[in-house]
Amino acid sequence: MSSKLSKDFYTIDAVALAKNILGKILVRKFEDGTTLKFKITEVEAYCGEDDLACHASKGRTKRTEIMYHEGGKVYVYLIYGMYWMLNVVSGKENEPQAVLIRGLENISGPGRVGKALKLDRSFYGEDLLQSERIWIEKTLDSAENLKINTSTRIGIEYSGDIWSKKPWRFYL
DNA sequence: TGCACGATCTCG
DNA sequence: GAGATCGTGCAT
Repeated sequence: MSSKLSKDFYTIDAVALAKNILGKILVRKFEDGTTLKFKITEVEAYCGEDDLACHASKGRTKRTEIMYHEGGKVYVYLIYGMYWMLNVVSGKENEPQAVLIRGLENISGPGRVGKALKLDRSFYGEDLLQSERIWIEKTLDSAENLKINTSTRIGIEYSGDIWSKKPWRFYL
């Protein structure tokens, strides 16, 4: 009875995916068999090399490599030496875009998301379409009664006014 | 080979 | 409002 989201869901551009992914269910299955499900409540879109707030603006490196892949992969990275950020790669191949999962139901703040999901380096490049430990499911009820709020992205002042003021943060 | 810094959180 | 804490990119 899997209702995993299909590949088509992820291969659109990051801003569209960010809005669509709100309200969906993030599923995490731990090694001991415990399964946790969280509704996704807050996301941000990072769009390509031109977006100075996006890590891909540095070009294709070992770190950003995964963003150049087709949508549906996981991009995780360590920030401030202690928090794992969870991102979902979006777009088509060679379109380095990703959606940062900033908040889940009852869990606010991207650092706490990574902690709750027990993320680590091994999740880099994980395939959301095939993984047995992390994936995203459709909601059962009619999804579109959601009120989506928009604002600017967090913590990226360094990228300058043009990019830091893009309304690419979405939350319920 | 070394160094400055960041898509954050918690505590005071 | 500062510190924790370390991988990454970029300058030597």
